[in-house]
Amino acid sequence: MPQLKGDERLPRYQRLADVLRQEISQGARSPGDRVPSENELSEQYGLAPGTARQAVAQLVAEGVLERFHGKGTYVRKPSFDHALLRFFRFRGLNREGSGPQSRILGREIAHLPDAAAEGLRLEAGTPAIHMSRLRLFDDSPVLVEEIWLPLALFRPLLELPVEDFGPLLYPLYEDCCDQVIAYADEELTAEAADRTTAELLGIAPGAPVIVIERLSHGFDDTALEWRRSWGRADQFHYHTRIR
Amino acid sequence: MPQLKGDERLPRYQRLADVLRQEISQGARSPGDRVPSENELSEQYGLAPGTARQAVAQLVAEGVLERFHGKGTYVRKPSFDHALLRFFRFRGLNREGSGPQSRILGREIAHLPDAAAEGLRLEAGTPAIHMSRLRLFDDSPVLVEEIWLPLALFRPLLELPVEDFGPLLYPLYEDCCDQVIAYADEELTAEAADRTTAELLGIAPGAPVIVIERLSHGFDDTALEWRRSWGRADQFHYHTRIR
DNA sequence: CACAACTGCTTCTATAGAGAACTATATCTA
DNA sequence: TAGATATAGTTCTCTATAGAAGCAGTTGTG
Repeated sequence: MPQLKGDERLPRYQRLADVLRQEISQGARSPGDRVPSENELSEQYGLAPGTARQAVAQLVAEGVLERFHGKGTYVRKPSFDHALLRFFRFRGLNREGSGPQSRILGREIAHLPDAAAEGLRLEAGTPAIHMSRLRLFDDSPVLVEEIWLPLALFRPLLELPVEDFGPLLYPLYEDCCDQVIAYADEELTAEAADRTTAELLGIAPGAPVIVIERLSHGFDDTALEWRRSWGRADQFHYHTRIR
Repeated sequence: MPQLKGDERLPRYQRLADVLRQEISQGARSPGDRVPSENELSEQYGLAPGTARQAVAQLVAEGVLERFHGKGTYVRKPSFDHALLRFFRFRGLNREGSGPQSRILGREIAHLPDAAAEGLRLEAGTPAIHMSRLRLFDDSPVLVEEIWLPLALFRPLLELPVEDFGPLLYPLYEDCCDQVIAYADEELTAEAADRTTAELLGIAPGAPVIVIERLSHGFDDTALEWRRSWGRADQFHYHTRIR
């Protein structure tokens, strides 16, 4: 019978949650996998079913697991590359255009700028993978992105032809570099568009643009990707509920 | 012994949560009040303690109640008028300036514009209370606000001299009109400042400003206040975590 | 072959009770 | 009076158990 590791002063449901979270972060369980049922967990770790249930409940609340009544509990697929585009409203939801697209404008090894280095917790100036990307919706440009990745973790990405990248990067990270994004912190601001950004987005220089800085993490909280995106403010809307 | 109302097919903990939520929305319990202990609730309604606990847990998750270990459970005070200012960073956190301030620029009865009417679920053009407000931090202007309130609910507000308003409106709503804000939905965008806004905020016309539309609700989901705020983009930052 | 019934699994709801941990107040002691 | 101690009430953790409700695949039936 596996033992609960970790600080013994912590409650048991907490420690079981920690075990599961760590298993996920280390790749022993991947997004989409089924986790053992509550009964199995309680037996394996010698706990009451209610205690195992509480552990699962916590991870569900954190967004790590997902429950399905009568079916089972699964490691949640964080599919939030699509979440960014959710912030933007588009002229029509009709099927006329070509939908979301992505165009890689550049990819090279470069020295980390300060902001990215701070986020990734690396030394400024360290060589890293740098990509520029333009994202479009129905053939009209919506977002300009600057992306920075630690060289040590993402070197295989350099071998791939950029034509094969497809519209989403995170599945690519997973397939080619074994790096799974679990969550991300975003910071929003607005500023006036500089000339090159304005040109790429098809707006007037000085027009307001939304700036989104995103730092993406793995399940074990490692910082994996830093990016800064500029989007047309007139198509941007962001919703929150506060209490 | 009070009976659980509502649909009998619903789980008991759900129905107890509904009862408590309704009591709060109808003013029978106010923010800051203590709710009966889990044991008292379970006895009063003839439930097992665990079931009562689950009902409380749900309301805590919703942000309606707040638990304190060893002390009790309380109706949460939604103190998020301060939350807006949290989005803005200021040049220094030093104690030199005069902190957050508020200046009412105007208050009158006017006809509801379309956007506000839609939010408040009233007919456009209906007479309503309209206020303009400037919010400052350390004597420098940060936010310009247009506020719309249903006349039927907030008429007493017209009697009060605007000098007595103080920096926060929501406590005022509660004191003078018996209207408690439970939660609010916010929608963020950016645009270029028009001349009057720029003047009030002390920035150049055309400079980017953050636009926040907020619709505030009572505990029973009634729309109580609609406001649109313009803030200096260079002092704005907004943080979220996505999964 | 089509459809219903059954079976085994899962999560969900609910009960009952015990002791730990924490808070606040009252009481006792030096 | 000041500080330690006891006490009551609260939430928190955990155990043990039972049946309901939902899902999916298997089996039986017409």
